Amino acid sequence: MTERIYIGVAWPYANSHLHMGHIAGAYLPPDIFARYHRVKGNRVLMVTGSDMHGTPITLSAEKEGCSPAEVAEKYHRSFLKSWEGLGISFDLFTHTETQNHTEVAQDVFLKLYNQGHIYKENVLQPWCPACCRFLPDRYIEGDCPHCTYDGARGDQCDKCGQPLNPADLENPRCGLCGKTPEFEESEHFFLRLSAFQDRLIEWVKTKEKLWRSNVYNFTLSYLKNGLKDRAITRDIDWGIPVPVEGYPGKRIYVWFEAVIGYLSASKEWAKNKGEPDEWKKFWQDDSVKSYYFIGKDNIPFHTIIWPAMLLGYGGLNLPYDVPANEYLTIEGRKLSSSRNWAVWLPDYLSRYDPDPLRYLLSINMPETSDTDFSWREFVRRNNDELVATYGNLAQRALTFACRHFDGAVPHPGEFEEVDEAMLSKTRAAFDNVDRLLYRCHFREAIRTAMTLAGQANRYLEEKSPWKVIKEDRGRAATSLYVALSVIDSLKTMLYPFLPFSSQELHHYLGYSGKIEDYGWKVDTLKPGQKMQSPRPLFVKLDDSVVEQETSRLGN
RNA sequence: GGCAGCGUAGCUCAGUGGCAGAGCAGGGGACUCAUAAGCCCUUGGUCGGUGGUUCAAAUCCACCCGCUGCCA
Repeated sequence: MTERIYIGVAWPYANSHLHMGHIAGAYLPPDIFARYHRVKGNRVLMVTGSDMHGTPITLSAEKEGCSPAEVAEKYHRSFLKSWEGLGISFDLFTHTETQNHTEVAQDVFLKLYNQGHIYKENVLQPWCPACCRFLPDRYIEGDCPHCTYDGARGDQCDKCGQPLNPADLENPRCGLCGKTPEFEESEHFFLRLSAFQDRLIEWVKTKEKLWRSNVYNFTLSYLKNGLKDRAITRDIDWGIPVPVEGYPGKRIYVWFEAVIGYLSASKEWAKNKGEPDEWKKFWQDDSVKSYYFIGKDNIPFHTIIWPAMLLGYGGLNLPYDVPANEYLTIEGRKLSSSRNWAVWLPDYLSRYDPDPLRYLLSINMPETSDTDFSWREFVRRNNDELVATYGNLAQRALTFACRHFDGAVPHPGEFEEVDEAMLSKTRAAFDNVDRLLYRCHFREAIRTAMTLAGQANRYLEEKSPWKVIKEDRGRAATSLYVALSVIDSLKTMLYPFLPFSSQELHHYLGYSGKIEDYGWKVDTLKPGQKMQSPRPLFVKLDDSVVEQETSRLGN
């Protein structure tokens, strides 16, 4: 039965390039999931885009002496290149500076406002008389009241890690001009989150069996601690204007507006298709399953705030599952952009192929706990597993068949017990991978496929067609057919993880067209099918890569 | 200080009540279709510590030690 799957993906801040942590945490998993469903013939809509608003972007812009829009566009272009290079297959990757997003965000804001889910209240805000502007929390510096560090900011102290309010700072200074700010009253809009608490708890409890335990437990304890209403506007001029008369200097706060992007991007996708109502099939039909792929830092926005907004808005699907990932560490240490303790994707893609990275991040995915990325492990897994186990399996079987069977899939004779056993292991692995992918157990799924590749190598060793062919061409043909059939299935099972090499292998095996259109099929290799002479699927990496790449870190 | 997670072979990790596992690294061997790849055999562990529950604990409970993250 054909299913409809909506896949929302975390909105990357357009203020730096993408790094491995982003990919392992939020971008590779949904791509694997989307490819899996597409190859199975299901209807998938996977969207997200650059988050162009928010303080980090304004900060970078002022540092680089250009406009926030210029900074955001620069990194947006970088993202698009990265998706293409790594094969992250969004149906739409847009951004939050579109007319469409502004309209949709304002519509959601207004509807919630008109229904009483948003209200107004006065708060004290720091105001710089010299710059003539209200200052966001991060724009205020001062002395930390806890550790006396003199570079603490209005949201937290970077030295001792204490979270702060702007009013807590001693000797507060404007982060832009250094003058002393004043505190003035300002009227802001608040989302009445507290009103949704009971409905959310009830809803979340239905997810106990389905959600990953870290997501479920975190959300439930957050809810049980009590929800506080949150301000959803700011006194800044970069962002989406408040759609209510009389607030020209206010913008909708980024965490409220960005999640609306899930809806606005779906509408944009439908318009681009020329079927402007098509988004409704993914949002208003409650048989659709909506998945949101994010990093663990984003959990409350997707399991509490966005669902509350959707409940308030009405008529739209709530998240079905939110498979949040944990963090990736680099060479055993916490990732840090500012200290350049990170592996940047554009940098990686300029030197290496996409599939080896997709492989490592899949088989070592931080699904249930933090995992570590190291270049030694990258080179080892590439050489020992991709090249030696899987790539070499394909290479030895394909070249042998090409050389001795006239470049075509050999016609098998009668299967012996070992042959049947190999084929039945393949079908079992195929079903297991299917089930695991369906449940978003990516790491176990790819391990299952790789185990099968190992079994296929042992099978070939046992059958030794290169010996047998000297006396019994028929038996050699049978074992080679079986091996090729396993490889054919491996190609499909691994396609969601390794789309580039699977597509190549698809052609070597004699198919034309895209593997995605061919479908999720096992046991369908046709004897006599003309093959292409293969080239190695993966390149072996020299050990010196480890030293070279590790030395780039932290500079 | 509170909450959560982690601690298993030299390394990376799996295993959550039933004889301690995989891959890599180390040692030995047979083969040659394949990217000197693949295959077979093998060395290696008081499962962080102490107590408890149980016929049986790496697994459940309590406390402790160490590391990490989030929050105050």
